[in-house]
Amino acid sequence: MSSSTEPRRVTIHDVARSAGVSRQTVSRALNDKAEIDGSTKQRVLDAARALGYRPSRFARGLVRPDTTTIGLVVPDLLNPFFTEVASGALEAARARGRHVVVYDTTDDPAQELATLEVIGSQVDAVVGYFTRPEDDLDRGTAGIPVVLIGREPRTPRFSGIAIDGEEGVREAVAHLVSRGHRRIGMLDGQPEATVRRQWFLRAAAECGVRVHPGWVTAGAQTVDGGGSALATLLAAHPDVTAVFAFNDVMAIGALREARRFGLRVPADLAVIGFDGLALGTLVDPELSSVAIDTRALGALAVEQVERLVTGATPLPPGELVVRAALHLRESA
Amino acid sequence: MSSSTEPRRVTIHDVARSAGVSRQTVSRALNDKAEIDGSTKQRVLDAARALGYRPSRFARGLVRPDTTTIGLVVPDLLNPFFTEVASGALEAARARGRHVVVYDTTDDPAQELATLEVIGSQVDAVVGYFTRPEDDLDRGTAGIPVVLIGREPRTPRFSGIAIDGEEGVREAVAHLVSRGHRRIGMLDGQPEATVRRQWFLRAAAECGVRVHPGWVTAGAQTVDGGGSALATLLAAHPDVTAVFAFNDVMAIGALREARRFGLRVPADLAVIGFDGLALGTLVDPELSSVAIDTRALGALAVEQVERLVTGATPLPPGELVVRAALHLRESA
DNA sequence: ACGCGGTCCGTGAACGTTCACGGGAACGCT
DNA sequence: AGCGTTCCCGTGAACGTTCACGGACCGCGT
Repeated sequence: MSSSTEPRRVTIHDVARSAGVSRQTVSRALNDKAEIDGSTKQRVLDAARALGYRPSRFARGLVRPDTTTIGLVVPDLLNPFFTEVASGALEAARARGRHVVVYDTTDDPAQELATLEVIGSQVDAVVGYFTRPEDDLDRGTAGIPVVLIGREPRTPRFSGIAIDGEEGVREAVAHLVSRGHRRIGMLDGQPEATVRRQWFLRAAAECGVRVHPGWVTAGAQTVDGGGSALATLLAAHPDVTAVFAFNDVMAIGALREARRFGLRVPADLAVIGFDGLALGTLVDPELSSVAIDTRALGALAVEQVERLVTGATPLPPGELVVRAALHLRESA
Repeated sequence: MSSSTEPRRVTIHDVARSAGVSRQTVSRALNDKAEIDGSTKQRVLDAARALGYRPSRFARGLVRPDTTTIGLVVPDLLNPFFTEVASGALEAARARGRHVVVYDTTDDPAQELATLEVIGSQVDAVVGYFTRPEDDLDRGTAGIPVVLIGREPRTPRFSGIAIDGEEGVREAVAHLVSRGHRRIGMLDGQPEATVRRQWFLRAAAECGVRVHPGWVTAGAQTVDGGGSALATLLAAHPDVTAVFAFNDVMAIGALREARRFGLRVPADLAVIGFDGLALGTLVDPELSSVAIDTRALGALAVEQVERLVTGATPLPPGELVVRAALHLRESA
């Protein structure tokens, strides 16, 4: 059922022979270069089409190494946060004429290494959201620029885009306090990302409200995780009147769980998320959130990796940060 | 501020010289081949690391053309439908060891051609959701396999994965009728995709309910589009008790609009969408939908393009279809 | 001493394209 | 006629890697 002989690739030579010219002339015709007669150009083009000729990207890339392709690694493309980041990255890459190969590690840290292993020899730079320590990442990425999303690098070999939510979280807590909330809980993400919790606790302290240790519960960074985190929180401390969630996805889970509890949002329970996803405007009530510009996050990462790969002066650490701000909607 | 001299690439030759061996030995060491002494292998590896050597994917691909990369083109990655399709495609591609470069045409048909132009020389096959006629697409994709998502091809040059929602829509309408609905409208998408409308009208006819022409309105295939489509529908025909939407995104917009109208779903207005997105479980009430397996859709497209590119026998038309089925939740 | 198998390593060649260079033909001018 | 210019086209070389082949060396047996 399969072909009898290996269907050898049709090369520029074949086109040249078929058109009765030399390789170079074929190359000129296909690349719209000068120094070629109109009629012969047409003849070459016809021959190429007739033979189904397609230039080898490898041979071309070998002699003229201009096309840069960057690898984008996300834990889960179905998670709207990463979708938005990826979208921003794609747009920025397209604007620079770069190609982007996307890899989804399915939330599995082991996959991060496997992906880097595969990716390593196929791209010129890597942009990604990784959970593994830098030592591990160091292995796969042999000498190519790496930009870590949402994470400040420790090694000079890596670059990173940081997310600074401190001020935004402060706004959020201050807003809750101004609305009379005194017992404010937090739904942290697992594995517990201490930094956002610290922002929250610090903001609460500055606003003069105490946070009982039991008011902070943790759950998986999913819709269901947010729901169950709220459930355990309310089970132990029903008197909590507001919660700040690790991210919008968890906050939406909390919204759903509150509905099942018969709580009205924001009347009975105020909810504020983190990330500012577009998704937050689709739920009822619309989600208030400490918002970051997710697409700018992706674009910034591409901008930096572009500089690293071209040898331009990289962005200073001060510019490698995305700041969050409170977006007030209905849920708080 | 820039370096004085062009930082010529470090090649396998440099490593060989540095380690005091030949290219071939370096190649052996790096590719874990046999016929090499353990100590020299280590020496080569050290030299390679010290020089920051990275094999050229172009040179490698030239001599051993095994790595296939496929291009995935979607109109808008932020649209959850395409996110899910892309996710399925990515997973299927990874399972086959293929790389995927992703392009977002920002809902602009003109971008489709521009993208194909760019993509053409960089990938070995294309999977994508295109709106342009096949003649236009024919130009950019010079001889490489193309699989159209959600669309049946007319030319033998192209392949496609069809979405068959006829039976699912019939289930949906039958369900609405069984619940006593007699005045059922539809929110069609723009540009008006007549096929889904036909499924709807045919199903209504089979169920013995008449559909007034004015009960079908159209709107942009967005959340807002769905909302305004419902608004115009209700303004003209307030007595409609149920609507079938072109897709889930529009249905969610309808849900939101209904809330603004003070209508209770499903008590005052039943809503059924199309696609069966995961997003539908996050809204309140949860969206009933004529669901298709979006990830399977993406995976199937990759499966087919894989066969085309390897020369295996392609899937028969009967297998190149994804069927829809009604997923009942709260909104109807 | 000779052959022989095994282990390790190096040398051309090839992959398919573009770049730098050179050369022929046609044309116009002095 | 001679010369310079312009326009077209072809020939080596190079990009960096892997494959096929061959050769050197060592140890062992006869």
